[in-house]
Amino acid sequence: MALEERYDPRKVEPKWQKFWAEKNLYKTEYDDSRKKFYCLEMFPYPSGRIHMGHVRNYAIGDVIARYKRMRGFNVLHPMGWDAFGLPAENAAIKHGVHPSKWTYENISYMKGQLNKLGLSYDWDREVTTCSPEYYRWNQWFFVKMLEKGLAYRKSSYVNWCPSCQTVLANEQVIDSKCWRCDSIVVQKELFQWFLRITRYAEELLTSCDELAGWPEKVVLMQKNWIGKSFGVEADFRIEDSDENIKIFTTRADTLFGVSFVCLSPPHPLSARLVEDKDELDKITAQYGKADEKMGLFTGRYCINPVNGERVPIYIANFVLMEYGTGAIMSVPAHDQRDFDFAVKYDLPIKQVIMPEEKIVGAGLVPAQQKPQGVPLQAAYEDDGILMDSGKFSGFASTDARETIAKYLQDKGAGRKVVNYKLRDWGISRQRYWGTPIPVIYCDRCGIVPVPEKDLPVILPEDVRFTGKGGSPLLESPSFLDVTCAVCGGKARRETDTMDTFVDSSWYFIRYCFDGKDPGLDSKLKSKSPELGYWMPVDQYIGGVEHAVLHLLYSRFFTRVLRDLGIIGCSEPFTNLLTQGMVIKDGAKMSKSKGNVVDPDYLIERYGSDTSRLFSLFAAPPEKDLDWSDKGVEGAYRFLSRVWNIVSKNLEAMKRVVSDDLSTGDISGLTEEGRSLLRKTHQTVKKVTADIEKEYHFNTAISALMELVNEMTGFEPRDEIGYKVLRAAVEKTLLLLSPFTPHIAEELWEAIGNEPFIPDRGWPSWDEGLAMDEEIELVIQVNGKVRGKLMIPVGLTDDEIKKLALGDRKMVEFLGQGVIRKVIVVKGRLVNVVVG
RNA sequence: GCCGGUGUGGUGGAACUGGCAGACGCGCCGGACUCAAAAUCCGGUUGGGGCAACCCAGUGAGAGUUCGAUUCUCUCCACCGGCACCA
Repeated sequence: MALEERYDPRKVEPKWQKFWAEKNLYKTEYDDSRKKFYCLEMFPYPSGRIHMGHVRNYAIGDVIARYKRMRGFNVLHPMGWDAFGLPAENAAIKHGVHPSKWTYENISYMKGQLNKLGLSYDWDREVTTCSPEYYRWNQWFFVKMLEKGLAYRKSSYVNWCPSCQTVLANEQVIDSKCWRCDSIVVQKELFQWFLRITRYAEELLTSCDELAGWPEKVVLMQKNWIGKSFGVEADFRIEDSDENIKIFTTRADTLFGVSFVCLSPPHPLSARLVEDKDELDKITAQYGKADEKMGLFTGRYCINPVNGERVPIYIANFVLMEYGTGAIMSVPAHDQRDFDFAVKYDLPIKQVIMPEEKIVGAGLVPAQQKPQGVPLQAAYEDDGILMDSGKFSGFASTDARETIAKYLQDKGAGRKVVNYKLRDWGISRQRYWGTPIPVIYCDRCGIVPVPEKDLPVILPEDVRFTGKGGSPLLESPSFLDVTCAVCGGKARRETDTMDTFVDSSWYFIRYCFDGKDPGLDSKLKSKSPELGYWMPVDQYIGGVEHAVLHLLYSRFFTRVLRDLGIIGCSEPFTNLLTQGMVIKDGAKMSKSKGNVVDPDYLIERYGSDTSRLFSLFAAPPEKDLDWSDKGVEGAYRFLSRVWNIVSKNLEAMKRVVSDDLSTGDISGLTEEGRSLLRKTHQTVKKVTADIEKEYHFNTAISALMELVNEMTGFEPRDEIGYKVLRAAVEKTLLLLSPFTPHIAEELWEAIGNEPFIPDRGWPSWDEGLAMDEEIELVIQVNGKVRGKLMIPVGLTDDEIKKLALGDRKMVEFLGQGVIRKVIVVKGRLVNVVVG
């Protein structure tokens, strides 16, 4: 086969893409006699076109998938579309295109882009979350969760994005702003569907420790998000009443310093205790606003259970209803927030903890001899020694927390409790383009789940997108009016749709089935061999922005499906790689910054092999990648050099085979030949190690560049010389193939091999051939390099020592003093300590 | 504020378990080819000193441990990320 003289990816790449697609070479079959490897990249939202972040993400995943395949694994490497979401609906409002049309057109275009990148997906498993075949399972899981009490409806204050006209989950509010559109989020009271993720809070937290293959940073973020804290629930009896205010505190040791109690505005007692409803409304309007602390005195008092003190009850805008009991005790001396509040409303500040240093410095000071007359300038929030705390004075904070908790418990006025920051996951969205929540409301029967036989509840097509007046589903009678599944009477359908994070919480499970499998229906409802085989995902790759959101929801969903008896594992992702952002000119690529690089342009100009190679070479995957147009040219230059070596030596190489080189007979080789052969084996070893060790592709590629540099300078003079060259070229192409599959395939074929490299297996190296014949010994005197010496490998420490001390240059240095010590590091250096 | 991370040439980044700092790429400088340029190829490239062999300094700053520290410990500085009335 002839080879073009110049490397032209525009001719090479389409040829191989066509070859792979026509033979469906990346199709994966379930085969439990083989070792499996499930390699998954986060699927994209079909926004219209892919961006460089996708190129990087998918290039990383493709290298891993191809590498594992060459290592003999049965690799599952699927792709799909996170296809529900607001942009489609906004496009409908703005341009009058139906969200479905807009979405499917985008998918079609983006699929073409992914294929142009030469990614090794099994498209038969493609998942599109907006198709009824997919979202019917969201609905089925929802109904199951309803049965198990894991889905429920309640009225609560929720995060409302005025621009998106919908609620947001806590995880979707970033800095008080909407994660999608950056609008300021407000609090609004609404009836909402929730998934009881808190039921799994403890398990999600403790099994964090099993996530050994995740970046520690992400595990830590999950732990912090779940936010477990130990504390005490204490009862403050309301004066002239039988009722108690239950407060939650982690600082039972400060109970004697309580000077007031605060209720959250939505707390049920707030409305009962406050007489002036206008004032209560005012403070309720300020609920959740971070800027200023505001309070309202109820005129009522309650009794501190530890000392019987009478303390005023306030309503305070900063007290959260959703955490703890919705009521707090306020200790201004030891909590800065309470301190600020006390100063503002002129409430007493009573110090009950003193810093430990005072006591250490002056011996044990009785609590009565407290420091006098120095008012606190700020709250003292650290632990210390209790003072003015009755019989607990003199206790250390840590001990006092235990002892006081026990005291309250014995009195029946409190108990030890555990609290989590994690809240239940609100999934209702007041938008059209999402999974309909499969529930109907009947005047007689109340909330009725849609029976399984009526699933899926399909999104109606006959809707209008005006952008006003809430969800278009509210205006669709064909959707809205139903008969009750229980009594047959008139009923109304739920018009809220599900958060799209529901879709992505289990898509990795759906991939485990061949898209055309007719038995799918029963397989998703009970334990199937496919799920047992493929799950969990061995390697998951995506952006760190989902550290809590998607990754936490997926961990939750996997457990729910486990408890439904569908899946055997609890953790969905064994190993997680969070890739860095793509940066250009010091900022994340974005339209507004005008620093975007268009993948289409890049592929057209340099080819996808070059695009992939650069994004893998410029930085290790977990770090941010600094885009450089010059760097891309460098990658292209490198591939051209590989091409040129092959095209220059094509005919001579085709006449030889390289097989017998590894048997050890290298006596006929020149010095250069031996060197190249050694470098070849060293490179196979190095590239393998770099991929295995945390997927450091950048150093793997640099090793390949070194090998190619040596090949460029090598001039074979005889048959055995060409054998060496051919061996070097073949190994290079095999090693290169996960990174740049098209050019590898083209050159592989050109030198006379059968195409489809992935089936050839990963190359091996010969430890003997990889070994250096001699090494450079570094000679140090007192830790400074003073000389270098070439020595043969395999010498003993004593021999090395003798050689080093006998070196001509050493003699001068050693004249200066007495040798105190000689340290020999095998194969590296000798350090002579002279004093 | 709390938690976590990072800091290495002009630049992106290398450096196994504490053992030659700066691999590889980019840029720059010099050379070859060319009427010339582009492309390509070859050589050089941490800073300072020296004709040179070499010498000195050097991984954000300062200390410490060690024969030896980019790597381990402590303090500080700068930047980045997460959380933030979570009681």
